[in-house]
Amino acid sequence: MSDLPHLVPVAVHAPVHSGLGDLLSYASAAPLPPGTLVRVPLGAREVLGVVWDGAAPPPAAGVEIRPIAGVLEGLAPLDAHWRRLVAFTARYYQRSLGEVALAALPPQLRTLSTEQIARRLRRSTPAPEASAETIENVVLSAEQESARAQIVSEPGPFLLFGSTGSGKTEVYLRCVQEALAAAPDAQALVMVPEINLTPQLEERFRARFAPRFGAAAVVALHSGMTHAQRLASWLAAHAGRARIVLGTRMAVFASLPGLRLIVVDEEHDPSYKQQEGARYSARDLALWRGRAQGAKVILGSATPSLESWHASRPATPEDPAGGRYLRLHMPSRIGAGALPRVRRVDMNQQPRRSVLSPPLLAAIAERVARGEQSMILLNRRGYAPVLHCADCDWKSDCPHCSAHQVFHKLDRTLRCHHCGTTQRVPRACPACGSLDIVPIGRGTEQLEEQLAELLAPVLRPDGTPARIVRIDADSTRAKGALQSQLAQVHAGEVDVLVGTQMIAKGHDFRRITLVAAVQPDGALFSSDFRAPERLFALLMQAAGRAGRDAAYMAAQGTPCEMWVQTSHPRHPVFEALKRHDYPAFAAQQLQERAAAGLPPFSFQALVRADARTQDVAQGFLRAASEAAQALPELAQVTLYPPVPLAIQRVANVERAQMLLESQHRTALQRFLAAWQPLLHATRAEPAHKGLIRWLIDVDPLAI
DNA sequence: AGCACGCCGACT
DNA sequence: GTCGGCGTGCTC
Repeated sequence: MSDLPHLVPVAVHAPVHSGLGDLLSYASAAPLPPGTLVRVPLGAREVLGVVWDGAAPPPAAGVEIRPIAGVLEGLAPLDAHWRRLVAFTARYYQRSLGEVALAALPPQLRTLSTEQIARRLRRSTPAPEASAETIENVVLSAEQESARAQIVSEPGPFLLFGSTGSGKTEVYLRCVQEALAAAPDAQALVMVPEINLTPQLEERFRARFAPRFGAAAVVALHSGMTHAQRLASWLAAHAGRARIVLGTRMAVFASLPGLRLIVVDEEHDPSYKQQEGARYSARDLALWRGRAQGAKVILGSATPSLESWHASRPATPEDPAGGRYLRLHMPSRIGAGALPRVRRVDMNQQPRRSVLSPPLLAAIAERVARGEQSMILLNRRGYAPVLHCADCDWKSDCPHCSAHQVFHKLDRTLRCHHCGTTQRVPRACPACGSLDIVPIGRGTEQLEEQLAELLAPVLRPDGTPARIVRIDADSTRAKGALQSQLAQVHAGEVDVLVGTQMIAKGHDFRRITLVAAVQPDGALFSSDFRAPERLFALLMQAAGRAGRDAAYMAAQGTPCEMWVQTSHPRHPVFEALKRHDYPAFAAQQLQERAAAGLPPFSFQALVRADARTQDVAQGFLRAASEAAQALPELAQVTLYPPVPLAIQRVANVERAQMLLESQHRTALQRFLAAWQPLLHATRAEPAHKGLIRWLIDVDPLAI
C-alpha cells in the first residue's frame, strides 16, 4: 500500500452495540486533518464519516484496511470546538462518538453525493457585505440596561430571570448585537424550545439585523425545515456567512466557528431534552459548549428550572460561594398591564360534576359581553379520557397498551394517545351489549361543546353570539392550521379560546383579559417529583398571556384575571401563583428536594428495558444490577430495583426501568462508563434473548 | 445503524 | 412454485 501511506481514524454512524469501536481506520493517499468530512466504505455501503483526532486505532485481527472513498472538498474541517462538544456528548450520554457526530450533521450530507454537495456549495450566496447601516435601538428600561451591562462585563453564565412581558427578547437582541460587533467573524446562537416559536423570533431578529448584516446573516435550524433548507442553513453557519443561528435543541450542535454568545430562551422547557437516540439536554450542552468555546451563555425564563435557579443562588454568609451562574432579575413588565389577579375557585364548594364553576362561567360571560377575550386551559385532548359501561364496568382500554382509549366525539373514534390505535366508537358495550355507555371525565372537545351551550344566551357588544375556538394537537394537525387559528384570535374573531398547554406558550395575544385553568389538580399529587414545577411554570406562563397590552387594558378599565379551579386552593403551588412569587415557590420546592435528596441535590440516570414480557425486561435489569456489584465504581452510586414504567405496556411492549442516583455527577459518570460494557455483555447472554432494546437516560426529566 | 444472508408462511 | 416476514451476523 505504498500509494496509501496514511492511516486515518474516522467516526461513522454505528451504535455502541454494533461491536465496532468508536473509530475505524482507513487508508489515505494524503494525511487528512481532523474534522475533514469523508465518504468511506463500510461493509456493502459507502457512508459519511468524520476524520477524528489522534492516531488511527489498530483494526481487529483479520480486518483488512480499506481506502477512503472520497473527501468532501470545499468544506472546511469541523473545528476542534465542535469535535470536543461531540466527544463530550457521546461520553456523557453513553453513546458512540460516530452516532453523535453523524446525528449532529444535516441529513443531506449523508445522502447526497460528493458532487451534489459541491454543487450546493457553489450555489450558496457569498457572505453579504456588512453595511455601515446603524442598528435602530430601542431604549432599554433600567432593569434591561442593568442586565445588559452585567452580561457585557461579567463572564457568566447568566440566568435572566424576567417575568413574562419584561422584555427578555430585547435584552437578547442587544447582547447579540454587542457580541457581533466584537469581531467581524463573531456568531451567536439563539435557541427556543418549540418550532412554533421560531418564525416570530426569526422575524424579529431579521428586522433588527438584516439592514446591517444582510438578510442571509440570520438563519434558522430546526426539524420542521426541509432537508435542503437545513443543509443551506448549516453550510452558512459552518462557513461563517450566517452570523445568527436561531433554532431548537438540535441547533446546539451547529458548526459555529465564531461562536461568541449562546441564548437559551425558556430554559426550563422540557423540550430541550432529546427523548430518543442520545438523550441530551440542549440547555446543559449549551452551558458546556459556552465554557469550552469561550462564548457567553444566557439562560432566560420567567420560571427557571430548579436546577438553574439553584445554580444561580446568590452568595450568603452560610454559602459564601453561591451558585456558578449569575442571576439577573427583571421583575417589571414593559408596555404590559399589571400581572393578572389570581382567583382560586374551591371546587369543594361548587356543584358536583360541573366543568366550569358558576362564578368562572359568569366571569367569562362578562368578558364576552364586553368584547374581551378569554383563554381556557385544559390539558387533555379529546372529548373524554375514557368510555365506561354502567352495567358491566367495561372501560375503553387500549388492546395494546396499559392505558385507556380516549373518546373523540367529533370523528366518533376511540383513540389511544400512546400507540395511535383508532377505532369507531361502539354503539353498545362490546362486553355486555348494554347501551348505557358513557364518557367519564372531560377533554377540550367537551369543554368547547359545553361552553358553546352555556354561552349561547350571551351576546357580544355588537349583538352577535360568542365565538369559541379550540386549539390542540387535533385541531392543528393540518399544515398551517395553527397559524390560521392564531390569526383568528389576533384578529379578534374569537371570544373564547379553549386549548391544551400548546396555547400557553409564547403566543402574544393582546386582548386576553381572562385566563383559566379548569383542571390542574392532577399534577399536584403525581408520582413525578417534577410535576409541581411543570405545573407552576405552565400556570405562570398562562397567566402571562393575560393583559399583555397596557394601552388596551387601560382603555378597557378592567383588571385582568387568572382563574384556577381546584379542590386544593391552599396548596403551595397556588399560594405562590397567587402572589406571582416564583422565588417563594422555588424555595419551598428546593427545600423538599434537599430533604428527599432529589435533583439538583443529587444526580440521576435511568436504565430502561423493553421486552415482550415484564419478566424479561426486569430480568435483564436485575442481571445488569448483579453484574454491577463487582464494580468498585458502584461505591458512591445507589442502584434501585427495577420497576415497571407508569404506563407499563405501549404497543404490546412491556417496559421496565431502574433508577441510579449519586451525590456526585462524576461518580455517576464513572460508574456508567464502567458499567456499559457489562450491560452489553448481559444483553448478549442467552437468558435475555427476548429483550427488544435497552437504553440509558442520563439526567432524566421523568422517572 | 444499515445491509446481506437465511429460513418459514400466504399469494400472483 | 415465488414474495416477504424479521432473526443473526458483520462492517475498518
